[in-house]
Amino acid sequence: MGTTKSAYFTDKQNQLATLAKALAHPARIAILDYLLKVDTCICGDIVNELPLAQPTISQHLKELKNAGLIKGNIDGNAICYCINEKALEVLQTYFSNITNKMEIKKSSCC
Amino acid sequence: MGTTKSAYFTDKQNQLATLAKALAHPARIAILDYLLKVDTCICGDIVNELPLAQPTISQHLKELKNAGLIKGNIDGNAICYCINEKALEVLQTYFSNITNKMEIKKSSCC
DNA sequence: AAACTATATCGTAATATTGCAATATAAGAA
DNA sequence: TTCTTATATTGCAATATTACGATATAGTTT
Repeated sequence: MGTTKSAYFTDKQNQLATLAKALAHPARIAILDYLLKVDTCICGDIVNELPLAQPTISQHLKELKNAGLIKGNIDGNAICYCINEKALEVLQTYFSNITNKMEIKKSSCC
Repeated sequence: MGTTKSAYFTDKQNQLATLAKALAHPARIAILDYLLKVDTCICGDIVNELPLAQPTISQHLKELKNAGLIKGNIDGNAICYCINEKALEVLQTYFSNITNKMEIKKSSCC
């Protein structure tokens, strides 16, 4: 008990849930927002951008990276993070498909 | 400790994180998928569609409803659930904006 | 009314997440 | 080499999530 029963669902459903889970925290949304705002990869100052302790941010970055939402390259002393387009395209496609379908059927009740 | 520090982030960041959290479980993705597949609102047979116990599904439906992703109307004995387009448009817009921005800047490193 | 059906709530065990102090690692600068 | 800077890891306390049996609620049928 307590564990998500991933085996009961499709790969696609698990993939989307994993990506959503990685975004299910405002600090991780804020990290994505920041990576988008600055116009290049960020080597260093993410910790100064957020009101959380360094180990906490490191942990959030790890989760984003594990989910494939960001990539990190070592650059000497620092680490250079940037957004992984491919993961975001998966999400964009999923939600576009849904809103398209909704548009077509024009909700028949509720 | 242990609690998300929502007050440190913007309303928009918290809103997106809340929506993402509601989708951060394959059962809830499966529920959305099912509501999309059948071409109308569903009054009744969600429990039979998923390999989880009835109280568990009821709980997942509640979370989707609290997040505003689905709407539920009482229909006699049953409850009629359907997708709330507005919440999904918020997500669709967010991810479309991101992929558009990524397209324009064409990642300068990583 | 009594039986049945559909859904929600309660209570609880197992597990996961969040946040951070302390500490470790590793590269660059002095 | 020693100092500094940047990031990761460990360990732990607080809290949240997941799953479900038991039970409650409420409408429908007989």
